[in-house]
Amino acid sequence: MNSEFTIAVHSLVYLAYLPERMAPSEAIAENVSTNPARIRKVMSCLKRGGYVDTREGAGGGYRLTLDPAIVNLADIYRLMAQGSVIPSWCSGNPDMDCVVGSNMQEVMDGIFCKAEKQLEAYFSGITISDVLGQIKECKEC
Amino acid sequence: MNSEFTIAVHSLVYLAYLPERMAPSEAIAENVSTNPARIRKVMSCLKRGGYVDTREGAGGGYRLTLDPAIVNLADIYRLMAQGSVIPSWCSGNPDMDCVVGSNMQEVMDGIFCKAEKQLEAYFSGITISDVLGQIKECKEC
DNA sequence: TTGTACTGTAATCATATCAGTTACAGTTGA
DNA sequence: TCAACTGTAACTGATATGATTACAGTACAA
Repeated sequence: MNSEFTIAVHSLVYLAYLPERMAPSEAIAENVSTNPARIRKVMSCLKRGGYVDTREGAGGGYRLTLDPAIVNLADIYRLMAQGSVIPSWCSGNPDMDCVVGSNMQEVMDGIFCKAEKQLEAYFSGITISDVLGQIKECKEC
Repeated sequence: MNSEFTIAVHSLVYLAYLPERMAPSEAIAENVSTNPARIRKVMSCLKRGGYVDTREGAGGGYRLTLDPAIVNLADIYRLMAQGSVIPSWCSGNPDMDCVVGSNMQEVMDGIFCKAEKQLEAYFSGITISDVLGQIKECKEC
C-alpha cells in the first residue's frame, strides 16, 4: 500500500481534530512526522479532489471543506493509491502457445481487480470521523 | 502486491494443468516468463508449505502434492505475500504530545489489518482449480 | 560408478521506487 | 511591501525488485 494514502488520511483527521479545521503544511508535517513538501504534494491532490481548500499568504494553510462524517477512506484510496493491490509485474505472455501461459495475465488481472473492489468496499465503510473517533478512544485507554 | 504470489499461483496452476503434474524449473520459468532461479526460489517456499515435492536428478522437477481443488489462494498469499496491504511507512509518532499524532499508527494499523483479513477471506474462496477453470474458459472465447 | 540433469542458494548488477531535502517562483493577506 | 504561505521541480540516498550467473549438492540412468 502506498504511504501517501496514510498521509492523506492522517492529514484529514488532523484537520478535523483542530477547532478551526485549518493548518499550514508545516504543522501537518510535524504531526504526520514527515516534511512539509511531501504534505503539500499530498494536499494538492486532496485539493483537486475537493476535500480541502487552500489559503496562501500569512495565516493561511489547508482547510477542511467537507464534513468529516461524509468523507470515507474509499474516496481517499481512489484518489491517492488506486491499484495498490494489483502487482506491477505480470506473469505469462498472451502470445504464448500454452493455454496457461497465454491466459494467466487476463485471469489474474480479473482476480486482482475484484480484490481491489473488495478493499474499496471495506474502506467505504470507514469515515474520517470514524478514524478520529477511534483515536479518541485510544486516549481513554 | 508481491509478484511472487502471482508466480506461485501461476506455477501451481501450470503443474495442475500438466497430465503428470510435474515439471522442472526451466519449463515453469518459460511458462511464467521469468528465469529458472526465480522459480526455484518460489518453489522452495511452496515445498516448505507442503504444496509441492521435488525430485532432483535427471527427469526430476517439481510435482504437485495436493489436490488443486483444495488449495486456495489465501494459503498461497499467506505463504508468499502476507502483509502486502500494510504500508511499510508509518505516519505519526507514539511519543508525540498530540492525541492524533501519537495514536494514528495504532489506529491505521488496525484498519490495515482488517483490510488484510478481508483480502484473505476473498482469496480463500478461490482455488487453484478455479483459476485453471477460468483459464480454460478463456480458451473457448 | 560415472555423468547428466536437476534443485537450492547466494552473489552481483541494473533499474525503479520511495522518502527526505532544498530551492524557488507565485500568491495573498496584514 | 513584506512575510508567510502554497505549488512544484530537481536532486540525493536508501531500499526494493527482477535478471543473471555461478556453483555446490543430489539423484537417477546408463
